[in-house]
Amino acid sequence: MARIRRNAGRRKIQIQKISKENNLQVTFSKRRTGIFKKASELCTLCAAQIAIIIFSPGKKAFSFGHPGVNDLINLLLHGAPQQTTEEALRNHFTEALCNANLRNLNADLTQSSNLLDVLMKRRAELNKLLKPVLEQFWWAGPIEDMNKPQLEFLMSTMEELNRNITLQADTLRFLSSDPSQLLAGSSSSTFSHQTLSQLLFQPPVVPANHMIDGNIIPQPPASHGLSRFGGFGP
Amino acid sequence: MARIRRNAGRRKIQIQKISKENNLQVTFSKRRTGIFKKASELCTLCAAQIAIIIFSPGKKAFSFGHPGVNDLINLLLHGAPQQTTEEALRNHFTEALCNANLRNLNADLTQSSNLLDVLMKRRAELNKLLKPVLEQFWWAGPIEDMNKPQLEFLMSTMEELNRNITLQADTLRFLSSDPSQLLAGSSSSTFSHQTLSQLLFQPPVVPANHMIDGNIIPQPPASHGLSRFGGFGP
DNA sequence: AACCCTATTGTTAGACG
DNA sequence: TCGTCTAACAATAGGGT
Repeated sequence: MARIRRNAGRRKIQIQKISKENNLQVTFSKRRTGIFKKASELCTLCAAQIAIIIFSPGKKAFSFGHPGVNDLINLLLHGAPQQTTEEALRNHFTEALCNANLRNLNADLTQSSNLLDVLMKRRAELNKLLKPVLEQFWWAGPIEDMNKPQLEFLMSTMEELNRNITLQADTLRFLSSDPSQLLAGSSSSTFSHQTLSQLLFQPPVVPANHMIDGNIIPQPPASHGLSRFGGFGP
Repeated sequence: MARIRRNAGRRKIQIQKISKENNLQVTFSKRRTGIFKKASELCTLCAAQIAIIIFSPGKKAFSFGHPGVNDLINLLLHGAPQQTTEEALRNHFTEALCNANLRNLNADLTQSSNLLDVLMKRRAELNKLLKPVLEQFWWAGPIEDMNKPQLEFLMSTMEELNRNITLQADTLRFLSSDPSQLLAGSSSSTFSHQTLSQLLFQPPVVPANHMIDGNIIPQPPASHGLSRFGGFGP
């Protein structure tokens, strides 16, 4: 099975707009992934907070948020960190979550064909997942007290949350004509731009002090990691 | 002068929070620069639009915007590109400007000790620079008709504009007590958070259709490239 | 603190499936 | 459109200046 490979390997390119459309798309995807990975590493290595928004030439948006674009904008506007105990706890979460490998979220999302259907199913699954997790772990104590399986379970749940948020954003972009079915359980019923912004940049699935299965749930951590709002091209 | 060097060279590190504070700062600075360079390359290679905000652990902010964070947020909120002829022209500018080497802006800024003094001087210089440029080139025709020296002159002017904007932002953060001296020539005289946001994310030096040296100036291109809002550490 | 230096690790362009 | 492969290119950790 001697596979003789005579690939030329990587070749130097000039930093100019890539002419071949196909090649451009491949490079865009690869380098976008690379930047997000670098950002994730910088988050972990230096405890930095990073928000990235990338628009493809086809005006499709990709974002990287840690610990959430909204928090960063607030920080920029108000300057002060004003960390409450609650926020410190949330930062603990996001720091731990930053280590998770989030690069496969886009691939997972791409496979979802019926967005609304998937969204509703995931909402139900997520509510079931979140309830015991939040009740058992959220206010139980510092993260350091968790053992490895607990932490891994929490991390996967948070990835699910993030995926769900992204699906909501995706769905909103495609189904703005009938938003009522997307907001079941949410306190908001209008669709101003402000509302859309909140849905894009905050975790709308579990609003602060809102009801899930009849129980009051404390505020979840901010969304983080990779989010995909759309695909490449027009 | 045979210098025998036995450096160990790069060594593998784990993606965990760096414990040594000094090492963390160096790595933060290096990798932040690396991310901004990657973003700049992606802008040029694929005609992408990228906004990045990075907060150091000391809550100091660094941003990369192309063609401007505000435009990106608007695009996210409204979805449609809605390119007017004017905006298309502006995009031509930003695309050309993306090729400029912007990585030295932070270093240049660091050397400015008296921010307010530098700001006022640069304002005066910039107004002199902008007037002939805008009158001669801005509405004269497409960018392609410019020759190389003209384009280079325009690019350096735009870098000056961007530098000036950043200085305004820096100064505002330090001198919020007496904002009047910073807003000479601006139509705004109050300092709500909204105003601060506009100053941070829009080019406030030359407001649209505002007066410069007695002449009405058309809307300038959006800010772009690297902006530095503060240094590392608390 | 900001740059050099260099061995080494990490990223990716092009080809292929 | 995606993942994989590979050689070449690029970023960078640790050290020095």
